Amino acid sequence: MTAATQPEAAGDPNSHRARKRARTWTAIHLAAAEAAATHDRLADVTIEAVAEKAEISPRTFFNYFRSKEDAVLGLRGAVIDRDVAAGFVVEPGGDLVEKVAFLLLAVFRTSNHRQISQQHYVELMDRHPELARKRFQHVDDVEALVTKLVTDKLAESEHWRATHAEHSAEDTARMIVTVAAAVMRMAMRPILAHPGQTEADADAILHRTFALFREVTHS
Amino acid sequence: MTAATQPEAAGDPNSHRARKRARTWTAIHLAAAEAAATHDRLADVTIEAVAEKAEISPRTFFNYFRSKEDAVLGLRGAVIDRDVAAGFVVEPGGDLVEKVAFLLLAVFRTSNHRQISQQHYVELMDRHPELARKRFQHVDDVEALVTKLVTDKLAESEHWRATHAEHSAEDTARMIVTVAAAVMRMAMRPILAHPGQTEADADAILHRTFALFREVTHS
DNA sequence: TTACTAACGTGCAAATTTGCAATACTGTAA
DNA sequence: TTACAGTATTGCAAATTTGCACGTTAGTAA
Repeated sequence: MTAATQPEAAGDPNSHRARKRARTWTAIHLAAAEAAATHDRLADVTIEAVAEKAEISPRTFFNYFRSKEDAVLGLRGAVIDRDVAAGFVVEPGGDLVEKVAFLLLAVFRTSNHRQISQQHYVELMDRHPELARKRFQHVDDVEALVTKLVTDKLAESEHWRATHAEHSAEDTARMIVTVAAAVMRMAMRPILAHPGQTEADADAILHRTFALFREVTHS
Repeated sequence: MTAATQPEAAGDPNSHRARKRARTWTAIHLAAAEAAATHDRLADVTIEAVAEKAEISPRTFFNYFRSKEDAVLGLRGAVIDRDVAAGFVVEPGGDLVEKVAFLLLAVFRTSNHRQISQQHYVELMDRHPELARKRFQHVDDVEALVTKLVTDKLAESEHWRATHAEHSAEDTARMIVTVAAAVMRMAMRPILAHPGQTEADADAILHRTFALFREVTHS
């Protein structure tokens, strides 16, 4: 889980409570991002200062974010969107690994709720390498989620069961997701490097990364 | 780096100094391992207690190990053995990814200097999941090291340069190592699961894991 | 409205982790 | 031996992070 204890996720997203939580979340995130932008070393940005600017107690900071870095980046717990999950199907034809990589990318995108511009965002990661590291770590969390989804989908797929008796659905899913995540992680580098990017650009980069992947593996 | 500030690595490994450091290192490691074995939650094992048993100050603990977990497992900074590095050659024929996976395994092995039995070791990881997590993280450190080696080897390989003009040596190396590490990580699970294992057993598991990998990717 | 429950915010205490500076120790070369 | 340089060990202080317990507030059902 990337997100912190995250006050019970809330039921009704329009309740007074949920809106207040969202406001507090954004306040902390923006306070952290600004502080990160105005200090040379991230170590000089203290939780205490961020909490004060967001008008909460330091203890409460950790109810919203696991760490300073998460707060700066605006990362929250990864969740697979209902539609995205439904759109992922195991069927004959098509590269499953590639499909999963795009699934990962989609989940990764929805787990980032930053309120700052991509430009600003990239500058921050540029200035503070710790941030980039955290962002990569975040992929691990997403991986676990997606592995579960893929395991289920494989298990309920007639087509797959008919053709792959030797390995368990879970082992296969783990392998697919691990490899897909590896490729995704590689693609992230150039994706993040270019500020003004559309999702299509990112997709293109991921496709190109896959070309390298195939070249390396299908030798 | 998995290892801590690790008092300057030492020049002469037979000096009074180096031997004393080794003794201290082992003392801390064993103290931590024993403490981990006798507590239900790793959180109840305090650095203070471990340091006391090893007869050093808590501050010194961190000169030897980055964390409690590293101390329990006996992990130290990954280094590529001279011979292992020399034995790795880029040449026509043979699966480079697979070769790198075994290289990773080799480096991984030499970076673990635990003084407790494999049996005991596995039991500890079984009891404390945090330990297993740390051990996996350690692969990241090894990855960085190996990526550098592979980059250099690719760059100086006539054969490779002749056949792969489109991608830089570094990009290619990164991809190869990332994928190999993914497969290795997968293989680690069953490798660790069976206590009384020879290196040959582990190799066999890695080979079998590769079979699954190929099945998944060469679809 | 009232009363109940779950969620939230907070203070406090303990543990982890790092930087810095002071002190002690080891190996070496004069 | 003595002096010197480089390492090691340590204490101290600050920041991060988590668990626990307490009081407050928001949603809900009677």
